[in-house]
Amino acid sequence: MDAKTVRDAGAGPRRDASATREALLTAAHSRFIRLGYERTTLRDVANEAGVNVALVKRYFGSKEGLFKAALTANDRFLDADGGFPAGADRLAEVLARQFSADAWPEFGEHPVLMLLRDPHDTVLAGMRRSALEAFARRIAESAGPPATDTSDTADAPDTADAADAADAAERQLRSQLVVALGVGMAVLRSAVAVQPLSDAGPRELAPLLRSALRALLEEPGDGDRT
Amino acid sequence: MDAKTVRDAGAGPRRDASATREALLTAAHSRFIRLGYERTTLRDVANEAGVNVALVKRYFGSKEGLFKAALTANDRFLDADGGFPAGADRLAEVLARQFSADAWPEFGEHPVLMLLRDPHDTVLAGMRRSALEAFARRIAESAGPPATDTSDTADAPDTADAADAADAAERQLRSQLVVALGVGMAVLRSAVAVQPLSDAGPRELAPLLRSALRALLEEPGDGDRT
Amino acid sequence: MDAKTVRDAGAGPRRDASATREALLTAAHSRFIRLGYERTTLRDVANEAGVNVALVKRYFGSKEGLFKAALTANDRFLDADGGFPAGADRLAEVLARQFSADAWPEFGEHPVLMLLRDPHDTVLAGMRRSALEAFARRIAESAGPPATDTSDTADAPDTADAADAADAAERQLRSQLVVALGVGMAVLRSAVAVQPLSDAGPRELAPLLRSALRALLEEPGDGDRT
Amino acid sequence: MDAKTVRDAGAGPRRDASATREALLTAAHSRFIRLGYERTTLRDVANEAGVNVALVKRYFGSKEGLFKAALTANDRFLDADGGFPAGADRLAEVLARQFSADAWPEFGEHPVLMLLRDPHDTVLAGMRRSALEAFARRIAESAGPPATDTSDTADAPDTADAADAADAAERQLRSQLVVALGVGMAVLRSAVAVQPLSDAGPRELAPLLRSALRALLEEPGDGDRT
DNA sequence: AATGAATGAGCTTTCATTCAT
DNA sequence: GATGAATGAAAGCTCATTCAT
Repeated sequence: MDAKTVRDAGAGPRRDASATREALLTAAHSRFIRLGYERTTLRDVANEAGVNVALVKRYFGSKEGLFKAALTANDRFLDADGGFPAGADRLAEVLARQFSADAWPEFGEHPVLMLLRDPHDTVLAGMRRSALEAFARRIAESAGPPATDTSDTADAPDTADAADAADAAERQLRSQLVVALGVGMAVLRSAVAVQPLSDAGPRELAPLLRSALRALLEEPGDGDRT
Repeated sequence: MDAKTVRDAGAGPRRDASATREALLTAAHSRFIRLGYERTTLRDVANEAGVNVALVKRYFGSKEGLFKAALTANDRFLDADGGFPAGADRLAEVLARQFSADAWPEFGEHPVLMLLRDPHDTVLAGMRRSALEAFARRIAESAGPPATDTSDTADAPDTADAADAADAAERQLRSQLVVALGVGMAVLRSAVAVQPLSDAGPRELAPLLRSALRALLEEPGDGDRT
Repeated sequence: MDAKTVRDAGAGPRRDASATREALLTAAHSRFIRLGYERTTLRDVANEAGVNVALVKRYFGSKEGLFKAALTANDRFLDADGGFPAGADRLAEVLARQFSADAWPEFGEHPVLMLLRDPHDTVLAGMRRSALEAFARRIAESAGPPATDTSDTADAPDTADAADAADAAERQLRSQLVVALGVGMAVLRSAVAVQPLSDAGPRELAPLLRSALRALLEEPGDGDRT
Repeated sequence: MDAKTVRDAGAGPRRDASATREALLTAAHSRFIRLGYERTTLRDVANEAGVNVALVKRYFGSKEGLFKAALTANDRFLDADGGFPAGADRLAEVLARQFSADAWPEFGEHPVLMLLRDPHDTVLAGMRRSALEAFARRIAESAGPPATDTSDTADAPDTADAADAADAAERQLRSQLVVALGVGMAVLRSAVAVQPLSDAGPRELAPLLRSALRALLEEPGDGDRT
């Protein structure tokens, strides 16, 4: 009902295709993030958007089409953040802000949750995976190369390629762990308010994330200290 | 049908209430973890258990009752791990093992995922939250007190209580971030195989997790290096 | 899209009411014959005609109105055949041609099928019945009076009227059986290609139809030979 | 509502699986014959059977499954007629009876109409075609070989095969025309009561059908008398 | 203790139709 | 005269649940 306000707000024409489309998309996005695919019903989405259910077909073809559109729109949010800054520390601050209590009030939750919702459709699963991998890749890039244990890599010239590949894989793994940390935070906040994490703001989170990201992205993988 | 075999195995009575109950619970647990709440149908659970659907009502009252029972059973798995070892390093190894590629073959996924599965019920939300918070608390305990920057806390004797409280909260926060990391890993592996994370084994994960856990649990939250 | 071409062909006005009407009617006719009432959607008809769906209402009021119009147009095809020739033999040839494999390529099927398409409406039922009865009547007329067993009818002068009526009824019945044969052929060819009937051409059909029509239209109803 | 009477009639148990199945099948059969596939709704079928819609799924899987079951049941009616008698004359009588006014009161229409209802499913189309072809084949068999123009076939010994094949094809064609006549009669009576055909009884129909069937099945295809 | 029969509510999807430009 | 936006009703199907044996 609040969303109905959205569409009727302003003096815009009552029959505005793109406004309607947008209203549906927004409502769907929010519900998909919060409720997941199954629990999101088209009727509710349409109601929230203040329009008729049949328009979902008109504009998105089907529920799955709607989901894909919402997923694409979601990527924009993840990307639109202006790119991640270089260095673990500044990255940590960005993440601390993004994942802290009051971020993303328009969705109710961090958009990364959109990427965790029900596949069972191969295409969707692919979209999701690549979005997450891309997310990780951008983190890896902005982090710069981790300080690798140089003594290890200097074995032989002709194994340089293999070493490089292993190196790249490790960097990917590291950045994916960072993503995992973010996803986990989002989930824990969403999976009903684990305290004090849920209410933590950037101030509390930033120092901890800074440590963690330095460790994950910059520290050489330590040898067996056991 | 193999599940039916399970129940019929041995010379036990055909009508064994607790065996039936258990069969249902096991089947439900596995499906809830893998498919989530909505995609799990009672008929499939009953089939896998080799019994009639109506027995779900008899033993668990409803689908939600079955879910709650499965959730409780799940806690046993999380607890049964024999308690976490002390120290970030050993903890890291345990986590690396628990969250690596071939762990938990009997469920298909890490049981922590069970805590993220849907039903929008207030009671459940509470169960979920406390399970996760308890999980974090146990990590906090096994980690021991982080090395706090003592110069900071030594402001005044009468603020000792407040300082202690803040300290406890920070420790909770730290351990919850560790949980977040674990949950995120589980989700990323489950939410369609992000590579290379999905296939990573304890060997690759352990060193990275060790760094991260040290940072999260033992390092003092650093000051603003910016 | 090719249908659109049809409508846009020539230098005629873009907004030509009767052209639009005709385009809709043609598209509808073809689809109704081939797909029946239910499977024909107005959107498809409009698309094939290259115009907007709403125009169906403008010109025909409703789907049923469109169907009625198509039914009327259809009668023209049935009539336009220039009247049936006199005599069972020539009639048989006409029918053989009309109902053989490649006739009516523009519709895909014999227009008589149009008379069997659904809508459960009383008015339509009437239209349909009278069209079919008229069709039969024309056959009856062109066939001429069957050779009735004269000795039978000559019982008494005052029963002449009754006899005539009975006679007329029998002639109707006979011609309706001829129509039934035609309808049946159309249906069997349309109701998924019964072979060899579906592929039979006038050459194979004509002799058989000739025999049948002679029997139905000209032979005296034989007495009980049992 | 009358059908509800059917299921509740007698002292049989209220929960009788096969009775329910049968009730659904009967209701469906009747509606499919009269209304066709599209106009038959599962809700109406279930209502007429006095049971819940979901049972259609339980017993027949889907609407199409229900249709196929009805089609199969229908074949039994077509076959159960005890086989067609030999000879055009007796066959004519059987057909006259089967296709006359009051036959098949339990369905409202001749079961052959079941074979004309909406395909668009390849499997169904096949079932239908083979049922119709089988129907025709049985007529052909019971009719015996038509009197073929012997002078025509005696051309050469080695063309005997080809001649036989042509002969068989012609016999099929002839019997299919008989089926066409029957189908046409059913359709004309169903397509809203063409008079006097609709009200005709076996008495009026038999003599005419006898002539027609003799002509179609026994007479040699005459040469060109034009 | 266990089963199969039966129900009702809800979902997505499809269409004919109507409204406003 | 013509269009695209929007609606409402109904269909097939699925599922948790309840009833009667």
